[in-house]
Amino acid sequence: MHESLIAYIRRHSVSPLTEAEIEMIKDTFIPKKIRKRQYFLQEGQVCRYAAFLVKGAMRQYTIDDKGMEHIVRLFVEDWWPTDRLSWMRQTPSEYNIDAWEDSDVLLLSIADYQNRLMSIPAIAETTIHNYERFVIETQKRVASIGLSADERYAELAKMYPEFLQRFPQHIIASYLGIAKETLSRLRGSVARK
Amino acid sequence: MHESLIAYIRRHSVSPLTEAEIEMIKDTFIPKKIRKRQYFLQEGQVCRYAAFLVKGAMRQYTIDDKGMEHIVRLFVEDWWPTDRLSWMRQTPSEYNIDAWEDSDVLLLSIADYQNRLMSIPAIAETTIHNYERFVIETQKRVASIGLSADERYAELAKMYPEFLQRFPQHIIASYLGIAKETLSRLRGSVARK
DNA sequence: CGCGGGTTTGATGATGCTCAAGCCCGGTGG
DNA sequence: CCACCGGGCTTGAGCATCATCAAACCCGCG
Repeated sequence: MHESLIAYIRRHSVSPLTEAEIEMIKDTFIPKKIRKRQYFLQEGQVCRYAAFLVKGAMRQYTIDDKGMEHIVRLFVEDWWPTDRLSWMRQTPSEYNIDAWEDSDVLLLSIADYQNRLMSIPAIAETTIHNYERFVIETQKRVASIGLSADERYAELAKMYPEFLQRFPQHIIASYLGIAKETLSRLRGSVARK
Repeated sequence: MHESLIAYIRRHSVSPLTEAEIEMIKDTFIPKKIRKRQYFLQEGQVCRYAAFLVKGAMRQYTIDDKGMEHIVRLFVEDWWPTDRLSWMRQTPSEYNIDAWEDSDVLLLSIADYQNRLMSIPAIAETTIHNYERFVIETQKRVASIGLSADERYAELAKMYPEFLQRFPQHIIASYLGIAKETLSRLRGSVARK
């Protein structure tokens, strides 16, 4: 379970991990299973833990006054399903996060991060990498505002093709901010070429 | 010139600044004037400096194949007009940043940040605050994808009313991802109530 | 077999874009 | 002092895109 986290850290840092550090990491991250449709975080709650997604697929979204879900982010293996703001400040979140597939995650509290892990060089480097990844993702997303439906779909297919495999179309549509019927037609016309 | 930066740091940190630290900060940030319409960063360039905006107004945008500008972010006093990714990694940027009003900025290279400032507690805390602010801004923005034009405008008017004062409507429209005529009509109908 | 979740297809209409014209206002130069 | 210009804002008409609503279909599963 922790192996894939260790591998992830190794991939995204240059400082080597000592045995003691690996033990520390294994002791600190708490394994947990989240079943399909089960909440990891609900609007109004504080995001007590950052999660590393070992296996599964999850989604972050808001619900509007008409009860419609608006997907904000999607997560598969090696992503961090977390409301970063709520986690860092321990303030109530505006978002819901739940599992779309049965998922295995590793949990990390902000206190444990700061007191036990932050000082490990490889962890600090990985944190920076996570931050950069978040910036890339959201900047791209913001830049896509004002593009047409098909352009946004093409963007997503290029950047995160794995999402198209793992999530049903109505979720992808919500992520893109278009109606599921529009996405269906759009895919039809793309396939026709 | 540096006073407003010092004040900004004080406002967003808890650790006090020593005299020596203040001197260090003043020595490190390089003042620069940027005239209206002048580029601070162009697509393809590396963002060598992070900028603290002391006075003025700036914008970050992409240009599509039809030559249209798509505003990604806007900046006024106390914001940091910077392509964070390009700055952190020293890789070519995909964005343009230029001044919309004549502006005064304070420049900071990543090397100076890491070697001279990062270890100052108040600076480290301010960095975290900047990061949180960025997360708030972009998450809100992403969540607004899929809202209608008037809802997006209302969001912006609530979150950053100062932008509406400082930038002309066609820029606000581009920021929102709608046509300037649509924004004009929308404002008309809002005012009518 | 029937059910539920997901996808497709079609018809209709709203939303918002494009193009074009006119207006307002401040600045510049004759 | 006035004419003109440019940038920004408004307004209108026509049209494209996309949302909505509704029905049918598909398929895995109890």
